[in-house]
Amino acid sequence: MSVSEDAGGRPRPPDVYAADCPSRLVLEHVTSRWGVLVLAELLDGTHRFSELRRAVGGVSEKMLAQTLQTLERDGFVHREAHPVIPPRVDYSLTPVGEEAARQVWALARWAEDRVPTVFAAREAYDREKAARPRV
Amino acid sequence: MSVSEDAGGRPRPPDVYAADCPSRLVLEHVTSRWGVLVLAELLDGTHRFSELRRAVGGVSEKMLAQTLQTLERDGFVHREAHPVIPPRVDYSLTPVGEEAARQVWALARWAEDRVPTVFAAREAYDREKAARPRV
DNA sequence: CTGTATCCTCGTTGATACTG
DNA sequence: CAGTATCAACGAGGATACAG
Repeated sequence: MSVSEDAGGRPRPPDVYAADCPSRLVLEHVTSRWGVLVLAELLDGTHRFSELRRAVGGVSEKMLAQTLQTLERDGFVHREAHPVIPPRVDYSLTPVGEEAARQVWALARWAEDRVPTVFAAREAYDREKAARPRV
Repeated sequence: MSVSEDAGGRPRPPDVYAADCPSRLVLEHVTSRWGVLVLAELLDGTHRFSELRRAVGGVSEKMLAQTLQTLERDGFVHREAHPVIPPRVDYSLTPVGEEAARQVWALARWAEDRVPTVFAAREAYDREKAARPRV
């Protein structure tokens, strides 16, 4: 059965594929481009918005804010806004967030260990393809 | 230091952010939308193209082929084409691929366990936001 | 400082049609 | 059966400007 249609054959929005795999709805946030890096950084302790911006190189304000809001909504990140001027907002991991951070960090570590292997595989594959383009 | 520029200040292509985090180059394939599902399915044993197409609901031929090629190139999946008519191609996990599959599967399981918690957090967040739109 | 709003580009995806 | 080619649409993401 296709995910693109329900029993009645009506089309579904593309992103509802995840309905068949609820874990993806959680995973896609913690494994997102900036989610991983933010979680990893917060594993180190509480950080301000601008600290995270610097620590996570290359992230735009928009994407950092969006990522933090998503993680906060999911209950992974705790946001504490201090009513001072200039504004100061501290971000930290919740218990569940720390769990998430450790999980993705472990996966990242595993991936990092396999980087040489994977890159070697890619080169071998590309070499093979170049040698016999049509087989 | 921003990832968007190198030491000389020249702009870099957007996706080169990953250069600072090589593990992402591996992660983005195994944690991709269809990559997770394909790996999970192959954890079950060897499958043909059309079997995978059915098993992984909602995937288009194009994306399945693309996903399999990527995973093969990375050395996670072994592709065996039988020279028969009609064509028959078997896909299976390599040892490294099985490692990858187990890793992401473990993460998926963890995520699945947390789904109720996360969804509750989202509802609470949304309720809070609806109650005080501007604070 | 900590965001929000807008515009705009670019990549990814899906549908469709076609080939070996 | 197992893909490849092409096209169109969509959405994520970045740049910029501005607000609280």
